[in-house]
Amino acid sequence: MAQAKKITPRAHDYSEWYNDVIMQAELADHSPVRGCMVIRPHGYRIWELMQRALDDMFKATGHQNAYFPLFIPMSFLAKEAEHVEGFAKEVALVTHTRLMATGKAGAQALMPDPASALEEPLVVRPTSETIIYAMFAKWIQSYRDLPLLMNQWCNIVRWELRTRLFLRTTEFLWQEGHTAHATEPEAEAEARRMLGVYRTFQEQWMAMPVITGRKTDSEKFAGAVRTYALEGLMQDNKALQAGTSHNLGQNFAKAFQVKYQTAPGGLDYVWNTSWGVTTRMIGGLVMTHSDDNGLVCPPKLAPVQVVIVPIWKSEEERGQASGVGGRVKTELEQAGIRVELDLRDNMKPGAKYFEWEAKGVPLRLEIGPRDVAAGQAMAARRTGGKAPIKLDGLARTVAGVLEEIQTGLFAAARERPEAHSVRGVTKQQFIEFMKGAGGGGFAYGGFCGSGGCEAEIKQETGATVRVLPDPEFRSAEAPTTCMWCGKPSVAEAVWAQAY
RNA sequence: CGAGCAGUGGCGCAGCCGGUAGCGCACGUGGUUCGGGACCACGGGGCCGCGGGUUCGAAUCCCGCCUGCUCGACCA
Repeated sequence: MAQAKKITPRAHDYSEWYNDVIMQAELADHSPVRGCMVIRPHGYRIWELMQRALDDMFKATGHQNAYFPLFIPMSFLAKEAEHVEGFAKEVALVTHTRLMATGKAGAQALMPDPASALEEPLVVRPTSETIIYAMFAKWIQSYRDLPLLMNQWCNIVRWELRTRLFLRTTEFLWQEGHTAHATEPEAEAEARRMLGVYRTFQEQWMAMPVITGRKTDSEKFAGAVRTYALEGLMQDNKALQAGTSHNLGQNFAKAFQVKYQTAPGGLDYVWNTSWGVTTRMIGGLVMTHSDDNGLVCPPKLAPVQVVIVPIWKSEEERGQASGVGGRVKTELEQAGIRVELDLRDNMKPGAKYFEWEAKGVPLRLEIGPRDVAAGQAMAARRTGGKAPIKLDGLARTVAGVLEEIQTGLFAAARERPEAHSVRGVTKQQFIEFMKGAGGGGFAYGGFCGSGGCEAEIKQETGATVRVLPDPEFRSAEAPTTCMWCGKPSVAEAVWAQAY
């Protein structure tokens, strides 16, 4: 009785389940370097599909890609006071340029050559504001050069102490947009616009519902005037920040002397924005849709959208099923669908089903003798349900099914945050909600705006303000008092325990 | 970065009162199978996480380190 390694059920241990899903789906693996993962082909393909969709959206909104260096002079980081403070504790440094042999064995065999010490260490970028705005200062002369809309796809290093695959790793991949504008309102509009782009992507491609809003001062990006964010609610009722967009004001423009000549002839600092999403989204994808059988991947981001499994007993049947499978594959491929035909003869069909399910393939087509005879294929959805479909017009039918699965996943995912949100909470309800058996979720309530309340709430319940929600997410009745201290409320807030 | 647990063929584990490594799955070959994780036979595969030490002899005992997991302080 062959039994492949099981995935730990979600109900038993959520984080073990999360790791199992990633390993079984072959999305990523641990590397020998602490806190650094290897993104395996199946996981990297998801990232490529994410990149393509987002990149098209960035281009459509007028942004251009460029590439800036991995190394940043240490002194650059020091130029914006809040920014340094935010990142100083987690940067990797390059201090030497040569190694020398010591004559010892093992890890001690080599050491940095003291003679090669850099006069000024280089920081491995934790984010690129500093080096990018240093360049913007060279390129921007007049208001005619604005707005300058740029983006780069790259890797980032932040020396994290506690890591999780995709959710928090020392090195990760992301995209960082950086723009410069002539006026504050334009920068604000850009920061908001890109937040909207992210929301569209996360809802329509990832089928992941998010709430958007502004971060409190204690949660905002170091160096930003305002930070906006998107927050999703995972299956364990913890929130995941899935993207951020910052209005940087003139903070970096002043630090890096990014000035432009105005139309009337004056001189002014530019207004900047920056915004990013990371490979963390893959973790969000896993924790939004997947189940105890493994990954569930929305069709638009599935590396393999359809797997064809031929079924046979005799050699003759094998030839027929494989033949039909091959033709189906070609037909689907011509329709732009990502297909795999599983011809392996050392596995029984059932074993193949389990494997492809673990990898998140949305639709499986089984083609056996009965189907060949009937001119059909059995279509099994990853999300449940199995029914025959005619081979005539198959590509169109399959495309329709994939679309249904995509919208079905989003609809199902939307129920979760709705079912696990409470509005207009009192302090007692809040504590019960966060620490009780229900497992928490999004708690909406009045907030006085004080960092003291935030700190106390975090201390007592582990919850933090995820966002001060945008109008479309706010409660019908605006709260009047802080749910924690009872003082007048300055804004409704959404609290949750977060990743 | 602190506390606890763990690391043995690809995966999951046993062996740990010292005597030179074993099981299940996976893998290879042959055959029978194939509509939800096949079976039989034969076979290949292990610096026992790394480095030191104790000992005639270390997977096993001692010390240091590395990596992972869980929990705390910090963060996309």
